[in-house]
Amino acid sequence: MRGNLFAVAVDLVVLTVRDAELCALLVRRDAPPFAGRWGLPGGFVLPNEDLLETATRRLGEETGLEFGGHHLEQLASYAAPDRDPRGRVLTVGHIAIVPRPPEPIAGADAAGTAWHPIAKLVDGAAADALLAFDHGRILADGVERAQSKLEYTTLAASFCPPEFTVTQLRRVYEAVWRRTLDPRNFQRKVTSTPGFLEPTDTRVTGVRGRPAQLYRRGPATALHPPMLRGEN
Amino acid sequence: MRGNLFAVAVDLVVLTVRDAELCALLVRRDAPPFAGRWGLPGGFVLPNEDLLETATRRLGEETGLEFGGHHLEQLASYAAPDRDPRGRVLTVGHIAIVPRPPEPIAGADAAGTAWHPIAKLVDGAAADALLAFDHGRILADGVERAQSKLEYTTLAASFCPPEFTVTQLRRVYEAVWRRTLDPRNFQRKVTSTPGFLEPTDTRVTGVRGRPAQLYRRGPATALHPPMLRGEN
DNA sequence: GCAAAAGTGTTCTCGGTACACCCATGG
DNA sequence: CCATGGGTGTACCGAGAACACTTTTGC
Repeated sequence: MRGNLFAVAVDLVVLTVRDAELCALLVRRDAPPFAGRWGLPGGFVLPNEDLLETATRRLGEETGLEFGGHHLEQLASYAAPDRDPRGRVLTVGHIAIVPRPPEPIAGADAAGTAWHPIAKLVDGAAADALLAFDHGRILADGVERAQSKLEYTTLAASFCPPEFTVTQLRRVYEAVWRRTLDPRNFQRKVTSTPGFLEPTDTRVTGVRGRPAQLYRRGPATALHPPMLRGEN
Repeated sequence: MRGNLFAVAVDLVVLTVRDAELCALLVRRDAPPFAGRWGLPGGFVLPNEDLLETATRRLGEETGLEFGGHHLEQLASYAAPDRDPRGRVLTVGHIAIVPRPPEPIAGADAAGTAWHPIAKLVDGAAADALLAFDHGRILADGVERAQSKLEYTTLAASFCPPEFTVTQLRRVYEAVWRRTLDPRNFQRKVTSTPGFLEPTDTRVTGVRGRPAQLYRRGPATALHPPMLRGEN
């Protein structure tokens, strides 16, 4: 059974929406291999950890947001023999969704940590030149997963603070799908799905226009029927 | 970087449809741990293999169907610290779909290899008592993946031989979803989806009733709009 | 009052469901 | 001719798309 052993790591595609753009958290590498390039946050799995425990721990360490409650799920594993020049390393990609965090990432243990709009990382051919290892592919897979999960789950609420308006929720869909949605049909769709949104007794104040109802996320996780992206 | 190393294995959820039932390929273990129980086929990743290569190789060795062309995709990774009493083993689950194979599994390298209806493995509490390691969970995840992929892809055709009738295809959906479908609406749905089915110039002969058109699978992989399972 | 944003009502259309009905073969 | 399964036509209904219109605030 012995003979071919692997180091096992966890990599995180941490997504948020800032200024109507889907962004991923990247860390600048200051040691070889790929020194100077950007990479996904991650780390090795410790002897008594399960994969999700490693991912949870690293997410707290990288974002400074210690408390749990963020959406975190496994994405896929990557183990090409030559993906790491130091030796045989298998990495288990994960996807994490966080509400828009405070600008300087407080408490993060890595200095060179920053949010990057994914548009420039996934569309352009610049991705592979900019990112270390196969992180460009992992990132692309994570974005695709997030896009498709918005269709048939209530995952979008994970991008929002505890209380939010329908418009904030719509901005999440628009940023992740990179398209616009009809505000009126969107409103009906999400408010008429049982368990998606629970109204609070407060409304947004201080903005121009009619004040919007504030909602909390409800208990539902699935969306029946799904909200399809369409062909754009 | 060294210090916590893993053995890395691949496990296969090999699915087929036999006698209107979804079945999985299981191997009887004759060595500890879990000697005497059934387990998923699988094996360790060799030094220069990527995960899909290991899975492809093991699928050929277990089913005796050497030629490729079967649907094979990664499912998820499992790495609980105590999942294997021999030490730290991470396994990458895969799902494989094969047409109904000849009854005795010719060329398979394991003698105790047999098809088991998944109904008894997933529904009953017998699953964890019958299966080795965490293979009950991997199997359940694989079945769930297959069920949901029938909704929005043309994966069902992978369960069929190269040429098949609409009824054969419907039997696949009915076996995997464990429900019945209206034959007439199903017919229209699949024949009107561009690229799903390509008619051949032959028809089925020798059966009672009107002879059915034979189809080959077309180039389409996605199903727009999806065919939803409904709530049953 | 006017601009802006929230939220409702209405119409059209498309796809799913249910089911009546016709077609083509074996016995 | 009749049973059996293949395949088409059609009516109904629910949901999405498009958009007119009302509501409620800031300025």
